[in-house]
Amino acid sequence: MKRKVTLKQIARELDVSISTVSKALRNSKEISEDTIQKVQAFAKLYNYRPNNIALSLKNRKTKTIGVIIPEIVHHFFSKVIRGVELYANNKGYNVIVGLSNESFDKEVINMEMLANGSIDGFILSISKETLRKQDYHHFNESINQGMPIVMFDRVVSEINCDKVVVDDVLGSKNAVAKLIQNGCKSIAILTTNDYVSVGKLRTQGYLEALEEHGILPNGNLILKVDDNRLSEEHFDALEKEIKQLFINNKQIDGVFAVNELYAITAIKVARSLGLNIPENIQVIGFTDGVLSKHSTPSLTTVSQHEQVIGEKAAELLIQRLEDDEADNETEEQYQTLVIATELVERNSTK
Amino acid sequence: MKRKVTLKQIARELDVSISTVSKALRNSKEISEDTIQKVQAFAKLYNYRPNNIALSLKNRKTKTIGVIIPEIVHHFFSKVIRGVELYANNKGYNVIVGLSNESFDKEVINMEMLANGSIDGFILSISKETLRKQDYHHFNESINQGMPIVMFDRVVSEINCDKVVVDDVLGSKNAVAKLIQNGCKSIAILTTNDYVSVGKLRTQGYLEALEEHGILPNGNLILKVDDNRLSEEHFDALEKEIKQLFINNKQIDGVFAVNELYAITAIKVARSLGLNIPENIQVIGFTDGVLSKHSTPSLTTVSQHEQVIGEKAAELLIQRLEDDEADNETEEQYQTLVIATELVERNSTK
DNA sequence: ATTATTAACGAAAACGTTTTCGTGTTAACA
DNA sequence: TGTTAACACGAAAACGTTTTCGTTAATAAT
Repeated sequence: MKRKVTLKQIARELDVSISTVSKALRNSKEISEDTIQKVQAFAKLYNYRPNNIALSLKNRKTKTIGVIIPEIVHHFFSKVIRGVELYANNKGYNVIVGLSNESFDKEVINMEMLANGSIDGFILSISKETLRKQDYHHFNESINQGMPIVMFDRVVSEINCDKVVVDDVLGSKNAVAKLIQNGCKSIAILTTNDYVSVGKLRTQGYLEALEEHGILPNGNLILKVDDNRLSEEHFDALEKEIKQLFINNKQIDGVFAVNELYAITAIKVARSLGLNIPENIQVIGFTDGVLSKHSTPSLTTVSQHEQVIGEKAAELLIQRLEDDEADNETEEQYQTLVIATELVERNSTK
Repeated sequence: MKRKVTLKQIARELDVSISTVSKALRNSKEISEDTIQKVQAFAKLYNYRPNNIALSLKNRKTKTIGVIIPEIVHHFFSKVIRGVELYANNKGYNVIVGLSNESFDKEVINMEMLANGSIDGFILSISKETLRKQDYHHFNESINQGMPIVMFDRVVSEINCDKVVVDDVLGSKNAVAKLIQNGCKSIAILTTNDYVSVGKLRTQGYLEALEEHGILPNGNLILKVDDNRLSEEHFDALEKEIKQLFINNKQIDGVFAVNELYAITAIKVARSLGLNIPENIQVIGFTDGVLSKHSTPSLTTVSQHEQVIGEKAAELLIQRLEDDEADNETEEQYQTLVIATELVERNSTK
């Protein structure tokens, strides 16, 4: 087991100084053609690669991006990561991943772990608990220490940083408009509690679409699912709530759900009640994931271009990092990029 | 924007030496109670945190694990990552993620990027292209340089390292046995090409189950799907192949698929042919992902305990890292952990 | 012959830590 | 008074780089 070879070892072996080796490897014209050949040959032979950690220390930057997300077993987030990876790798950056698991404490701990030199900047989406507590001090601290942040999807206006979001309002509005055009008269929405920014925005889009088409919103048709402990087990509760909704409101002929799972569940429940999709009820979801593609009937849904979100977030961050380097302290202007959504029509609508 | 404070700055400010500050912060008894108080107070005030990079350089270890997987937008892999994260974070390790995207070159490049000091060890699952080329030099190089590797799921016997796998053969065998017990007489298998180790093993389990129950295997019922470019677009081809299989073999009353997607697709195709699940055809898949849980009918499937795989892989790696540290060079024994599978019965079987 | 120029290289600092090994001061002891 | 021990601290090396600034010797110019 041969240890990794260093400049020092090459220097000793070739009986020159460390500086000479370093320069020779970078083809400095300070060094004679002869020595350059010798050094490079030796380096190749022993497969020399400069030590990243040493470089990071010297350059005071790590060429590494920290990504903090609430959950990785999730189509949306994993696809965003893929986008981040793609762009970052092309630019020579690595990606380190932290999971908050929707917990405030884990979010804070994870950020602290990474903030002490391990990375150059953050890309993150805020955990639900943090959104509920509205405690954002850790973000501000990071920013104040010169560690830039780019937020995506779940963002919050209190924090001054670059952001990448989806046009939730418009995406939802278009989806609901589509249902209306398709003849739906009584459209229910399955959404989350308001503190989840995207849930709130999508609900807003729903309301706007109704208003624009002269339909009076009906409070009974707005189901706000409590999604605290839902993700894994309390899935049954979801089914029951939706079932109740359908039973209490027999006139429902359209459903807009703010995520895939709610949409799929609505379909399942409707069927169990003897209703056909899309003949009796048309359904549109949000997020074009594996469920939407492969369910029967396949789901009409609002695609968010997750990978683009990731790429754009990485682009914003890296751009800022490399601008900072050239000490252009002038432009402290933060941008918010809005990624357009797209309605993917499948078989859950007419 | 205040830069991060360092030992040197504290030292200057308090008019003591760097060594004193360092020792005071670690409560060394070399330092007087007085100075300890002063230093710690100052450090707290300025929120001092030791620089990870400097520590990594000094200690020659990064407390970071590199994970290389073929694809992150994938239930199995993302769940494994979650397990790795969970265990690693508890042990004070970070996780850096690299995606090979099933490509040999990207796998090599990613590993090289990380191997030069950025991480202490690898956890990885081999890309399909690498499996096809059977070129494993990059793994061996890494190991020879003292960078340990733990492989999971897609492993290969040529490499000497710790491994975590699922009991693919037994899991499949049990699944197929279940179909037989449920009365299936003619069971088809939807599998991948043989170079994908897990596909091969699962096919083997299928054959063993048949043999054990005295059923002669029928080559026509073994569909090896070419999964090179399948993942995204060539999904149609899959449907056609399965359709042909059903049409040519009307006697089929059971299907075992080596992944979720094949299983779901089989159900979809069967239905389009007027066959009912599970009355006419019973289906079992592999991998208990979101599709299996939420499809209709929900899918009976072989669960792999992905998160456990991740945790165990992390455990093996970290254990080896910390053993190496205590230069117990003695035990160069590599282990292969086999994680038991579990048959999750749902509604696609009787 | 003296000075200026160039080529080729090395010493040292710096990045931020930790740790080993002094060193000076004071208190205790014979 | 002289010796020793304890105490509190600092200098310096080390981790592996890059880069600035000498320094030496040879060559060219005057």
